[in-house]
Amino acid sequence: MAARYAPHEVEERLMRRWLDRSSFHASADDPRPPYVIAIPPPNITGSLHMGHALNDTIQDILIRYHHLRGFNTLWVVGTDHAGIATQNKVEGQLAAEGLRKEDIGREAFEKRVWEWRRRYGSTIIHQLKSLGCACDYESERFTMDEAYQKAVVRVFVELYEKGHIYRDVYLVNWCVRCGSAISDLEVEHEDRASKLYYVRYPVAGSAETLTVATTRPETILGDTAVAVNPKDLRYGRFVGKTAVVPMVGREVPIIADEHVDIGFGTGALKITPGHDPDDWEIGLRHGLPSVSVIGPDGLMTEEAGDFAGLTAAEAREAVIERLERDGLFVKAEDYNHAVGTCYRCGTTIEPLLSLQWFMDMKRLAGPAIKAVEDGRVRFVPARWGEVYLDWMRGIRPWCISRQLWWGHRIPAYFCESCDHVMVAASPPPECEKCGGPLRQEEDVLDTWFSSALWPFASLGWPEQTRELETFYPTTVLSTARDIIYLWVARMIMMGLEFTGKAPFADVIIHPTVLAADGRRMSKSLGTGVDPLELIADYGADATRFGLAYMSSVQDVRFSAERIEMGRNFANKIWNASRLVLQGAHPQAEPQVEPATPADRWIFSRLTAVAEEVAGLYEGYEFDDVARVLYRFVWNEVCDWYLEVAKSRLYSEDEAERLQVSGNLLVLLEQVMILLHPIMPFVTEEIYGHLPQVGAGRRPASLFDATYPGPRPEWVDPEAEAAMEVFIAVVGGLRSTREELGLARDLIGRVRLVELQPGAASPLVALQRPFRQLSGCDLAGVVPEGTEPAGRFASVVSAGVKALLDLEGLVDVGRERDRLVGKARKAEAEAAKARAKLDNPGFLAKAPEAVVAEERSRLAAAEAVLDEVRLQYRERIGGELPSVERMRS
RNA sequence: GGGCGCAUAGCUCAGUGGGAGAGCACCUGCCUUACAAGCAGGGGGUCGCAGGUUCAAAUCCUGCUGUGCCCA
Repeated sequence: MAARYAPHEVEERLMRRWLDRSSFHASADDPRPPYVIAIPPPNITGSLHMGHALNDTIQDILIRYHHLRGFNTLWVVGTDHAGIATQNKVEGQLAAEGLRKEDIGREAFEKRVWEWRRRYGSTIIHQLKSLGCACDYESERFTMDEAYQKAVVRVFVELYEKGHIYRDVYLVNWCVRCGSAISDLEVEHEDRASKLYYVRYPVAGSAETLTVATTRPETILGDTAVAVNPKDLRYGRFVGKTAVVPMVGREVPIIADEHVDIGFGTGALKITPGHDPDDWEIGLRHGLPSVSVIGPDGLMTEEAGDFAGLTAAEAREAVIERLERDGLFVKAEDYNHAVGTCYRCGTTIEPLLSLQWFMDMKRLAGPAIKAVEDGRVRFVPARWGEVYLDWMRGIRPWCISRQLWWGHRIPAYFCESCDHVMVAASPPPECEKCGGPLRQEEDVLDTWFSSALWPFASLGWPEQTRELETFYPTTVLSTARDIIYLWVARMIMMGLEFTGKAPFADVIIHPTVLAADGRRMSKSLGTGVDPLELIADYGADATRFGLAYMSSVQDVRFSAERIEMGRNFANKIWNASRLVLQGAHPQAEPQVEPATPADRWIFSRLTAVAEEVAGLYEGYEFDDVARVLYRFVWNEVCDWYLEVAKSRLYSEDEAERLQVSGNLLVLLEQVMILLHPIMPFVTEEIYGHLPQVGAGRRPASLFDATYPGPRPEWVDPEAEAAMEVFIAVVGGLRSTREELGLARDLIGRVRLVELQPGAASPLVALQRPFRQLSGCDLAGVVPEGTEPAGRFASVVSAGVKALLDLEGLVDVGRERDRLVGKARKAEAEAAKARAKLDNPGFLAKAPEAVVAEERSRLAAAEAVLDEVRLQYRERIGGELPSVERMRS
């Protein structure tokens, strides 16, 4: 074994072995209780980014932990077909060949997409392997699989028949570049610097004008009303009259509507139901007509008269120019406002009237709201449940049709002769009304429509498969917060509607890993960090450990130091195992045979830690899992147990070597199990070196090991207390030696004073390690009151005082500094405690235990002070300077 | 405009009513046969500001400032 852990060769080899052995494949016939996670299916055009890395680390930790706990674990893996994104990729390929998709036709285009999918579509799934993810790769699913398509069609037809899906003309978010409608959730709003234009509208039959303010003067051409607030006294007299729309001369009503913000602009609003969502609502309330002056191609329509054929941006310039000429333009002010953009391509969204398929979410939302309210579905952290509920309670219809060629084609058929619409799972031969020929709807469904079925469709629904029976509903969903509406909410609705069960019990919303600037990682700003590079630089275990350590409930800035910490930890684990594996007696039996307080202590701590960590998993507190294990392994196992064990491990006495070796082999195995969910590779590799594994007395893979259960016989509070004394005394002696500047190779002499009978016995039992770790010989134990005379430095711990003989070793100046420093600390401590104890309110109201603690604190500090004063008098001469004098 | 978070050591973060912690960075000394990706010792914080509740506040409440995100 090399002195440094080298992750890369190990990771590749072990992942290959796990896959070769089908370690991660779950059987529906396994009788153990199921534990199931459906991965949020990544987009086939994507590659692993930091959000995935964190989310997949969390899921893998849960899967591996529960596998160790004896569950039949299944991690369903796969991808979604990402309609727009994938279509964009292939259109890009075509463009490179000088072609448009229309040139090759729909069928050929679909073929090209499938070809693309075969070549690139599983990139991200392969990347999961480099992170160590224990997914069931043998059952990889894709939202365009044949079986999955059937599920989608089935759902569509059923929802249509129930009246939840309908077709209507509505104002939708139109992306001109994608040439498709998108849903409200796919629109991102960004603040942009713009102008607010003030324009005069003549009032018909009078010399007066009304001035309105607008950010989009080009839509004036589509105005069908002017609105004011009914409470606005300035304009009351105009309501009921008509205004003349500039340029087009259309006479439109002046209406009163509560929605109008009196403080915005002039308080008078132009109403363009065909191009603004708020105006659309107002238009519905007042029965206004809608005029579309911008078309799906982003160009002005015939309705725009002189401006037809211009782009919207060109039209804006031209309109302003024209208004100025007509004397109707008042002014333009700087103004910032939010502009909707397409979340896939960033193009400004054009609200357009369009005939689309919609899903009415209200009725589906009811049960999904209830499921969260009554706790059948639990969000972690809980506040995300409120976010979910807020959105669900105000849910709006979902535009589910997309004008794309890649996706689930809507199973609706239009009669060419009578316009009858039929929706059916398989194409009907002819119109059921008139027998005329049918034409299938060209549009496809929003990708998220199919993703919403993932937890059950990925298990074979609507077929009642063994998998569905065994593994549904799933256990946990882990995801990012920006997916709550797009996906989590819709999955809960669909799951309840089609299976009668919520698709999962717990929803973990993990934190966002932010860039160093405290904002979201951004490709365009170049602030992203590539997890694959981290894995290359530090190893997968280090990356996972770092991410787990960062994954608290709050967002966290990425810091490479965390990953480095993971790398150092992996190396520490590696080297601790080298000590054990190289130092263990070849004939040692892996069994716990406590011979010293240290042995009893470490196994007592091991059970406590195993239990504590199990509790932390219950609450999904992965950062604390990482923290607790790190501290246990590094600061207890390595710093103390292994150091103490060395004296026996390197002993001449074979029985001692056998005894401690047996303990070490068990301890190492158990520690590997505890660490495995977070750091699967290094632990699996070390596990493979254990003699008990080599001998075939354990499962061949650590993945199949058993998490440590309760071991009451190992629980030993006395041994824990004893080691605390050992650690405190050895630590105190080390500090003292440094403070006094004692040479490293100088062996000190320590006498122990027992303040309680028997308190020194652990130190005596561990006198060889005591000597090695403190650099001091134990030179006897005496009862309290029989302290020897002489120059000593004292270290006090529970029940024991250690006296380090200073005779002839130390100069007076150093000793004085040390005593003064010690006194200062003790004095501050005593003062703090005294202040509390002098407070009558504290004595009267604080719990007894707290008061008692404070009293003993004061007593301990005063004891130290007394001793320091005495030593000062004896060795330095005179009285210890008072605290005030010490400060100077 | 509405809502949700966050503010603790130089940096990144734990800590949610009883004496301020970790990793990194820093200082001192060590290549001590598991590990220099390490070992031993050490310094460093009026816990954003101002009020309030309490015997006791980093922790609970109110306001303010700064900052990030979501919704409209």
